[in-house]
Amino acid sequence: MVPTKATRHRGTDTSSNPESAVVTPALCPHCCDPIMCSAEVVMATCDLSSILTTANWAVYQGGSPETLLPPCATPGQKETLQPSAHLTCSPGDQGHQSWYHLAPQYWTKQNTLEWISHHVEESQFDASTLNMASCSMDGPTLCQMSHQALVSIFGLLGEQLFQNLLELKAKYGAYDLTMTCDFLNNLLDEFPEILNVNGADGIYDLGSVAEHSGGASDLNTFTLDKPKMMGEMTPVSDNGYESGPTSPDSLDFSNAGVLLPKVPTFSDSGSDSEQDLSDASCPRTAYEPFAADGEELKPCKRGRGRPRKLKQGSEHYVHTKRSKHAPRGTHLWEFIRDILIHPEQNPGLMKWEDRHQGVFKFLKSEAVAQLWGQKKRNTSMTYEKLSRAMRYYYKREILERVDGRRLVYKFGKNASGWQQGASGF
DNA sequence: GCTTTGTTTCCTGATT
DNA sequence: CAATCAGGAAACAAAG
Repeated sequence: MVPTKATRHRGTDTSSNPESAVVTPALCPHCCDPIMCSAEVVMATCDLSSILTTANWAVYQGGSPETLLPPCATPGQKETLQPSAHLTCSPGDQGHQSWYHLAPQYWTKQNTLEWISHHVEESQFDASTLNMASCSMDGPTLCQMSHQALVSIFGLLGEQLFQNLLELKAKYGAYDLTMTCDFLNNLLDEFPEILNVNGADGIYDLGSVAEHSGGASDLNTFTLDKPKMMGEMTPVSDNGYESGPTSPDSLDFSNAGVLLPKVPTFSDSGSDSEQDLSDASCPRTAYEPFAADGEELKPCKRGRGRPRKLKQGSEHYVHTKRSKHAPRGTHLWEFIRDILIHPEQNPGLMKWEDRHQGVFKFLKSEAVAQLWGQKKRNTSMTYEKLSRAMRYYYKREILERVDGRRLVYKFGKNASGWQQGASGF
């Protein structure tokens, strides 16, 4: 007699992993500084791993800055935690970009922290000696710092930071300026009328921007009214702008904080073709389950597996370079973990069943799936799909099965950072 | 350009 | 009966 799947696969309730490291966060001597913003206080009171966790959490806010703020951030602080609103053509510019994908001039505070953390780890520097309040600066501020200033703040690490900063400035400086000018030229070619906007409402002056050649760092001053720009460029579908600054990834409008109202949906964000893509690439459509000529609408059974994405040239092809996949380092299990260790961010979505054992439960499974989909800019994410991805973690021992309990999972030995104390929470 | 990785999508069938 | 679980299959895109 062949055992059922349930009997074959259930009953693996192993104990939690004892080898998981527990890191005690080093308190910052400035943690009680009343002047610091609350978000900075959080960062300042944690060690660098905590900073990374906090920074990673900020990444998850991509789609919904209103609902996923850091624990203590007020709406007015949002822009300090989000990617810059500046018009750039920085290489690989996306919604949240790692510091190494952006010119330092465009770094957010988060990028700066990630950069510092990278160097701390690389050089095995003792982070507990750092004044974390001083780490909280955005790219433009960082770029203005002298060698002496960096050394005075970071000590020996400051030397390394300064050298790397010089390299990064050199690497991105000319490129950014060229790219930005190219973009503006293309933009003006496509939308000559946009120049008429200049002066009409006083929002921006592309003419003068195009003529501006004061160096890459000066481009930081070209803060545009992004929703307007997006609105202007929304009709563009085929000219390549989608991978440029009009992309919701390159100009993450939803992350622009107080500068603009929230862009509530993916579909209204111009070239964000995710919504369109999900429609156009909808398997039901792509597979044409019904007769195209309408003579006899017979349902057609869909093949197994994921439908093949339509290639360029197909009438259903939607131009996009956008990936639905998370960048490496932002995995589903980490997303889940961070919901659990930041319950105040999304109360009621998930809960610990057994914190010590790493057992947790989905309270609002579809809501979590939607949140995950929001992060991945995938509006069609469901708990069913999410749970499939979760089940793949069993094999990799990132998760362990919990028998007979619906919506309950357990972190496995290859999951890290969920243990109490490991992330400073 | 190929391979690997981490999903995403859809499916069938079983269980709760 | 609906929701969920389990896992096969195929596709996709970033990264190596």
